[in-house]
Amino acid sequence: MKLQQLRYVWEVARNGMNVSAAAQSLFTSQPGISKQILQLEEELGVQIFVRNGKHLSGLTPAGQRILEEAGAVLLRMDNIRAIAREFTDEKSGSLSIATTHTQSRYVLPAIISRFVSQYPSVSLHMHQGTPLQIAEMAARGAADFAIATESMELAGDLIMMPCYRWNRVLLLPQGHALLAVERLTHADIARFPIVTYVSGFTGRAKLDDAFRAHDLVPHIVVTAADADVIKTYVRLGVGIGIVASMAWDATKDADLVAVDISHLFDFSTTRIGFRRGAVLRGYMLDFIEMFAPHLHPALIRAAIATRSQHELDVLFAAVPIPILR
Amino acid sequence: MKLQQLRYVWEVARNGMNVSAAAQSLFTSQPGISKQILQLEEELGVQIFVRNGKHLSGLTPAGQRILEEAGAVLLRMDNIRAIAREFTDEKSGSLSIATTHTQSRYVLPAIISRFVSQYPSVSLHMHQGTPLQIAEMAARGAADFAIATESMELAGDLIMMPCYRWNRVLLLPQGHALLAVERLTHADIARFPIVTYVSGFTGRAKLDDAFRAHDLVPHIVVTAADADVIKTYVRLGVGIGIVASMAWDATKDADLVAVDISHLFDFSTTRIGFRRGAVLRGYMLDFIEMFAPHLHPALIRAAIATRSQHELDVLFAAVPIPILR
DNA sequence: CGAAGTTACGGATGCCGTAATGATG
DNA sequence: CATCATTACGGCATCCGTAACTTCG
Repeated sequence: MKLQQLRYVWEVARNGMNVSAAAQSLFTSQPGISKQILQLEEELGVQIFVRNGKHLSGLTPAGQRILEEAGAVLLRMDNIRAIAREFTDEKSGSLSIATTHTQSRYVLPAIISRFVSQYPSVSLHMHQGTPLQIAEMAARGAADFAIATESMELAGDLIMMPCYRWNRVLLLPQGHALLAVERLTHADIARFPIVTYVSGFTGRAKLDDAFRAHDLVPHIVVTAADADVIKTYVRLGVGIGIVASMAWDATKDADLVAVDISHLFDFSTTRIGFRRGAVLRGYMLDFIEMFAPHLHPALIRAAIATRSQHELDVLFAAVPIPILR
Repeated sequence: MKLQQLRYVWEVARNGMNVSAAAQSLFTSQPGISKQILQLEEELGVQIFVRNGKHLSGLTPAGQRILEEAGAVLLRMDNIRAIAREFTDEKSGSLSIATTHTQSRYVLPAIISRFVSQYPSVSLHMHQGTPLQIAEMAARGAADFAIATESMELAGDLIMMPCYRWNRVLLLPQGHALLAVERLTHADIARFPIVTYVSGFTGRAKLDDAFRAHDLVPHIVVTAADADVIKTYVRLGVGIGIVASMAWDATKDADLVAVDISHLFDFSTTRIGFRRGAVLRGYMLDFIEMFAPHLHPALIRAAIATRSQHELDVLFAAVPIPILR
């Protein structure tokens, strides 16, 4: 049983049981993978993949369990490498962050610039994606961190830690009728066409919840995955915008008026997460602390020590989470 | 980075940083190990072992952390093999039990005989040792199970499950003066020379505690690791014996009188334990259930799912533990 | 000087990539 | 017929064991 074989099995499974695709993503030949997998199956005396003639179509029950263990092995191997680098080049390495547009455009730039000046030898990789893609990248180790607001619950083997809470602003063109209203209500807003996030992004769920709770059906005319697109349509006069407060820039967006509407919606919490069991480099701890100063290393270690989602919740129930803006 | 290298590092560390000993225990040459370890250290760019000239004298901090991860990798590799065998030969494999004299002599024979008749193709290995040795064997994977009564707390990465509770009997020669006493007290017993277990074995601690709680200093004249030796000295008239109740056999020990003294001492709990994270074969679950019928597979799975000693304690707080005899 | 670890070297295993073959839909 | 997995085969790395060397107590 060799490590390569486990890596091959893992990668084939990751690529939907496609050996050719796995070969490409590992920069090796397809027969090589095929052979090693056959060899492993022979050594173990067990089929890992279900074969339809010559096509791999799924995992056997044994294969599923073996795959889990193989994943654990590969994670540990990465950990060994990370530990070694930590003791040689404590200031260099790579940091790969998977996140959404909102974070990478509005929140992270300030943090990243501090980070790169402190760790010039760390090569940084930012991956943008949907919250689901983000969680998945972190879970399989393709990214060190996932940063997002929504749908992180599904990721059972991620440790997600709350970073900050935020709410929404209403974006209005200059002179809009709603500017005359003293204290906005859900009903006021629902009277106008709305431009906001697509569902699954940037706290969209809580927005829908609030209207539903007031028996209102908002008229949402345009949805986008990012605030830049939303602003564009607001500027075109298509509707009024609802975006995360951190997406409004007082100088760059001076042609629009932002009205705080945090009294109308529940606060959303943005979280940072990493794979349970993964070793965090020193600069990774530092990055987290730059991003969320209340997450000091001792607290992160406590979070790592938790063994279930429940314990994690209990731990952070006692920690006050800052509000952004 | 190769698996062999991790295995070599692990085995060298296990053998007190002795490469030659590790080579012997792995049935390979010493230069081979030396070279692979050097190679691994070079690849990682980190010293794993501290060297005094040409002698290995300890682990570097990096080495300690790498060793932990290496242990996890090796465990997972074993798990993969176990899973594979489970799906091919569900009835064959090996079962290695580390336990104390008391268990292997008095309690296990009945269980083992049922087990071997049900699983004739499972090769059974019994290792006898002190409770400490036993825990250590299970913790490093040299034994599948540890079964013992004492000092299992130190083994943080073992899952220990309570099997049964038991107490002590007083072994007296025929016609001994104490036979006339209606309901024995600690003081009655402390008046005579005592033959019992050495400390660290078979609930000896609770015995000492009980006397201490009554401000008595028992006169212990002979201590032994097993009841057979204790009985021998009782027969010689050296003193009165205190042994676990399951160590008294009504027919074989008919020349001695056993008096129940469970009202004088706290019950001790015998536990079975295995390495956290290890995969249990089907026959292993069966073995546990034969030994402790209340530990049915669902409960064992629940125990495996716990992630801390505390959770484990909570789980079993709700389970009634049978009393033996 | 003995025990223990590292370096040197030759033989054999086995991994990988290219090319050809066999299945599948 | 196109895609995909397996078989065949040759070059090359590398792993292992024996032997010689070095270093420490």
